[in-house]
Amino acid sequence: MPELPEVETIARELREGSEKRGSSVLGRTIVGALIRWPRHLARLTPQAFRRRILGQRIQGVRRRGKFLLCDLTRGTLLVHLGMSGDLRVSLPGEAADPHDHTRFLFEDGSELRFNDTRKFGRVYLVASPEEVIGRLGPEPLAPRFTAEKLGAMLAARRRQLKPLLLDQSFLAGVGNIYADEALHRARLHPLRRSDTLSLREVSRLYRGIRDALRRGVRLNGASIDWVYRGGGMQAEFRVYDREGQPCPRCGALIQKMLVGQRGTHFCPQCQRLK
DNA sequence: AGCGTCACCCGGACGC
DNA sequence: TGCGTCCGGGTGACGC
Repeated sequence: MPELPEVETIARELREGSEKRGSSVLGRTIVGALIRWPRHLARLTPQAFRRRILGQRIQGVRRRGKFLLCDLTRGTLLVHLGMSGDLRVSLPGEAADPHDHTRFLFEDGSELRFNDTRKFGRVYLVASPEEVIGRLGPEPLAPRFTAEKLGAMLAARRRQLKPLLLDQSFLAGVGNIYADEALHRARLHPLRRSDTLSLREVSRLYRGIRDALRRGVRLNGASIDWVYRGGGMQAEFRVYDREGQPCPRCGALIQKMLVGQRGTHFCPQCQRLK
């Protein structure tokens, strides 16, 4: 279930290195690519992909929304982790996992491996990252993203809050978990129409989104991955996956409903629909 | 523009 | 125990 916090964590580890993941990938040159699941590659055949990535050097690692970007000598490699995806740096000679579907080989025998059990992830190799991330909404954690800006964006739409928060062209990086957690923090009902919020409510939503995401980043995400991350956020869910359990704020029992085909968790007491 | 629906996947949970 | 079925995550394509 990688959302913004997880991608941020992985980007940081690939950039700076870590004990668990091995060293940084910065400055390394890709000398080969093993592709075991061609559909992982968006728009390119494995042959074309391999030809274009060979000899390229990784000059930077960034995150934008739920995409992880590797700036190459020419062009950009973008990875979307889907829900079960993970990127790991292997040691020379280290055996590959059955779910390592795409592997990038470095000169020294180590590899950058895209592990994706459920095969929802995608890999893009493009001349300009805008081809992939061009339509994403603003970064909710960026300093320039203000409550005023959010208020204007909400007022310009007439959608239910929950589906709107999940819309990556509205806001980048928020997925199902953090949408529910943000709305609970803001005490707003998931079905509330976006253009009916008061200034005070906009301000609560702004803080709710930012607080939930920041907390996730600090705790290394919400993924249930006991080998690599064991993201601490899962232990702090206030509503997500807590149907029938007490709301930490008021004690009422958390309810679950379907909104746009997505499981949606909320407190019927704190998050009233007027 | 917005909404609903479906397909893509598979590990794990559930029911019988 | 073994089998079948359903679920959930994010996105993109589709039709209305």
